[in-house]
Amino acid sequence: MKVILAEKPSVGREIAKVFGATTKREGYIEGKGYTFTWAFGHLLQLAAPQEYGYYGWNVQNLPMLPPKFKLSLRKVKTKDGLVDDPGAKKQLDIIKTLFDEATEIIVATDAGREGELIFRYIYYYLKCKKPFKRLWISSQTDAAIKDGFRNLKPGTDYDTLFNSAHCRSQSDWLVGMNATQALSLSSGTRSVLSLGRVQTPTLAMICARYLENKNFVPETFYQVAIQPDKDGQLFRAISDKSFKTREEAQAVLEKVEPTGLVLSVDAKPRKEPPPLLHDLSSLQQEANKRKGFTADQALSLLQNLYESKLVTYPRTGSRYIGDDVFAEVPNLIAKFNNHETFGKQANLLTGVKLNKRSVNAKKVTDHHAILPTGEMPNHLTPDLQAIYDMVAGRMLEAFNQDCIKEITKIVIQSGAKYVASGTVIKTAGWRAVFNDKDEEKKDEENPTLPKVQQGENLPIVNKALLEKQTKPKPLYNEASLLKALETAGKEIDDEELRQAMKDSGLGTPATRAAMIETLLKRNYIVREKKNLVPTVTGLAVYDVVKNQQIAQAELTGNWEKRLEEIRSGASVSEFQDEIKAYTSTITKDLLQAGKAIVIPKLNR
DNA sequence: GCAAGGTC
Repeated sequence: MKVILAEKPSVGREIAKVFGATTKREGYIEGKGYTFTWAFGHLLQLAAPQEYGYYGWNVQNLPMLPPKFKLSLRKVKTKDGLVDDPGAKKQLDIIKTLFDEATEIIVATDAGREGELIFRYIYYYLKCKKPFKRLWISSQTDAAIKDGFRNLKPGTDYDTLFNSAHCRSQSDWLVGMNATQALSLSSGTRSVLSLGRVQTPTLAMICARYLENKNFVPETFYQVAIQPDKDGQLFRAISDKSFKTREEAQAVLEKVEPTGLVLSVDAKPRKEPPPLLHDLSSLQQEANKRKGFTADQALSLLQNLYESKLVTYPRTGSRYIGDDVFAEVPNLIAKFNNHETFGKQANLLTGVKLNKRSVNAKKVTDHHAILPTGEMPNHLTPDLQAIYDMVAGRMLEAFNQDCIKEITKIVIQSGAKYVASGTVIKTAGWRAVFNDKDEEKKDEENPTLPKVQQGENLPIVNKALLEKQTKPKPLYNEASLLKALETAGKEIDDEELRQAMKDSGLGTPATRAAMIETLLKRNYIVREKKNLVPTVTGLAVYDVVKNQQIAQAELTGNWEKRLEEIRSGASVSEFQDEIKAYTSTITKDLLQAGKAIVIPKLNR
């Protein structure tokens, strides 16, 4: 009997369905000579320090460098502390029984580093010796699954991928556990001051932005505005220069003449392509902006929709789909033809050529972008409905036509030069789906500008001196933080470039929401309205570690580079030795530095 | 009491 092990039940069931296996058992499905079972993500993890004999939190133990790492069952928190996760235990027992009976194992965990680790940890923990082959697919359509089974790879092809995964896991343990204990112990506060490769750079970003914002000294500057009149239609134009002093601006204001000469009129159409389909992060950002949901809330609502089979797999980092999934999109759109809010747009997309911006098989990683499944929901709670509509609406946007705008710029001479700019949407295209206002800066803009000709003289009916102030970068909120994490704090607005940066981002789509919650739980940050603001504890920790490598996003980038080299065959022990050396150094540093930490009893 | 990774 061959046993197929998937990363999660949904995939196990999907594969079983393709094979036509229908006999449902507890924790697996049988049929056609195969058994289909699954994990629930990581069932096993690196064992806690006490399992290597490092009891309590003790400076004597530091740095903790276990000669050989052990695996232990996933834990859950209860009132009695951490205990084995009963669900994980039960499923692992089922997998053990099936592996014992198996002639061959087919590894169908997600096609990526962590998917490989999920399987190998199980395999080695159970001391299994059965031969295994690897299924490597990036979408779960029938065709992709069948094709994948015709092209099963030898299990050993992925040994180096496992090595890189195992290194990632061990390195995070070594640095995180040791740094956390070192700082907590030396601070003498008896509280947990956690540090880690992902959480500490994230905390640093929040603190740095907060301090930058708080210490920002606004500068006042002045502009002059005029209001020309074109056949009764007034519009506003602003001086093309800004002035440091009121006097300079006042002089310009006084030179405004009774009429203004139109020097140039520049009207050009601009195509605005539809947004890409949602991945988890972009959906969390939108949910935060539109509804004020936290990253954690958005994820759990989405998980609920996924378990109700209403949307595809949510923890994806890809905003693209492959051609196989695209082939199903017209049918999917047609399901919304009679939909109350989306019906009109769905009908408009029927039978027309769809925009293929979100179609690119090469950019589909472990999972494709989030789509509705085509299963129609009824009686969703308002929150679930809101998230569902964001997924369904985004599908209608993503395959829609470009939005065509006309951007007009009028330059007028009246003493000095003045500029009026306006944007008019000529063809709404994808923007018709939600009928949203353009988020781009619109404060200076006129919604519509009258038709004027170059060389025309227009009466100036009003003029004014404007006093303005420069503004600091805003504090992070969950949406802007999630966006910043994807590119490790570097600000990149170009959507395509951002996609390319994802491999060196901080954390993964699946873990970011939990990481923000960790920072809140540690009392490092608090939510103030929508903003994420550091506490005095957070700032004190930041102050101690800000110049350490562990607080730099680049640490992840450096590790990723090394891990990728390991995946292509480079030495494992060399990297491990470096990590151990770094662990010793940072532990020693923090045992000293932590003494300087000052955390008042009364926290903000 | 602690990391980051995955998932129900």
